[in-house]
Amino acid sequence: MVVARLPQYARVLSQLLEERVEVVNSDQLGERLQITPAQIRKDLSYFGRFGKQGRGYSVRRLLDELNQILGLDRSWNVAVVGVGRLGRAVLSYPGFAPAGFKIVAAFDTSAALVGQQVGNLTVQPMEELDQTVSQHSISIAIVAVPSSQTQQVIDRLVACGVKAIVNYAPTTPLVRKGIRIENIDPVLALQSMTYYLAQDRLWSN
Amino acid sequence: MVVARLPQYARVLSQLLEERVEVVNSDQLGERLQITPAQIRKDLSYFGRFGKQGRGYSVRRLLDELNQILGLDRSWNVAVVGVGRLGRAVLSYPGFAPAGFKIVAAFDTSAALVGQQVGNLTVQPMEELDQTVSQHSISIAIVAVPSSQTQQVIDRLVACGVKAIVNYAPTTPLVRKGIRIENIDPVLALQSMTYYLAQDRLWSN
DNA sequence: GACTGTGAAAAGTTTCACAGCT
DNA sequence: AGCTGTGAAACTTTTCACAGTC
Repeated sequence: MVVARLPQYARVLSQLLEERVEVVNSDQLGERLQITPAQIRKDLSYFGRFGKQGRGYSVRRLLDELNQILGLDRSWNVAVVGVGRLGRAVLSYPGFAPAGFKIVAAFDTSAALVGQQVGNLTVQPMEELDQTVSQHSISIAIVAVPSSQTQQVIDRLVACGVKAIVNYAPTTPLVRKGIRIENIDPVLALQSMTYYLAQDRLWSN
Repeated sequence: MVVARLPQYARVLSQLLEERVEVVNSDQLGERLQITPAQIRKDLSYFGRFGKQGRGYSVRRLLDELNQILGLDRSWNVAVVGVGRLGRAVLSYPGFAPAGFKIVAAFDTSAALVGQQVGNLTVQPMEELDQTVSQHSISIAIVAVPSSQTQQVIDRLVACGVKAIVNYAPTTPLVRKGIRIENIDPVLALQSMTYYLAQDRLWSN
């Protein structure tokens, strides 16, 4: 079972809920997400039997179940480290809060930035990391610092007890087992696509 | 063979080249990328025999080969559609140009933004899309428009001959076979991680 | 001696196809 | 009749382990 698909299901179900749709079947979900219905049924059956044969799935019920499975039935405090161009874009991205991710602290190493107000947060020095992480029970951090600093910043975060990290630098940091890390790099995404563009490889999907 | 790993190899090799390292073996590459050496050898062997038994891989040679395989031995013109907060962040991201991705045009539907100068580009109206795409041989676009507009914008791009799209909206657009699309959604990334954080699932890596 | 390249085995993922419930 | 849930089959990806080359 591939975890990355579950949040997609949850997202579509949220949309359906807003559209006042009460019941959905695996064909309809599959069409919206470009995933085969069999795949969807298999994924869901891994966690339980949420559907009704002959009918489909209750949108509300399935969404609740998925939110519970994904740990989205609560809100998560998040710290952002690095308040440069990218960090600011992250801080001002309006998509996190509605999904239950509250950015409660922003850090930077640069003395010039510390103390500055960014949105409704004051940029804190790295020295305050440990304290703030404890205080707000932060287990997720978003790192948007230059590649050269990424590894040390992440080591610092892990030492403070952060368990999951989204890294925006074009580098692959090393973390000990048990720490989740997701690297988001638009250049890598583009470079995978040029593979298909390069030499008549478009037919392959 | 998983294409997404190849750009990672290319990236590390570029770094090694800068570090004046001339030869590298699969163990060393694997350590940097947290990928097993066997995996790396298997991936590379899919395209040819680039290594020397008993020695390893010539950094320069392997990088050249990978760049060729990935279509990175040339530069690509890219259009950005959507010049809101996110689009501006994309336009000002300094990582694209050095990787050979030149952003040569910016579009927006909003009349208020059209004509504005953003960086060294003038925001163009969607009407000019077809012409500009042809003129600059654009086959890659980055889409940063609201979810509600994403599908129609992408349909428009595909109609103009764009073959690869990076989408930043939290939605799954439908594209016909043969069109490459990558969705970048930090919220989905976070939501996959909370799955592991949620109920003592940290042991699983 | 040290490493690659690669068949073969193992593990993981997706699809098929249908029994069985509503 | 219309759908889910699920074993079994098919396919894909990863790991193993070692022959072969430098």
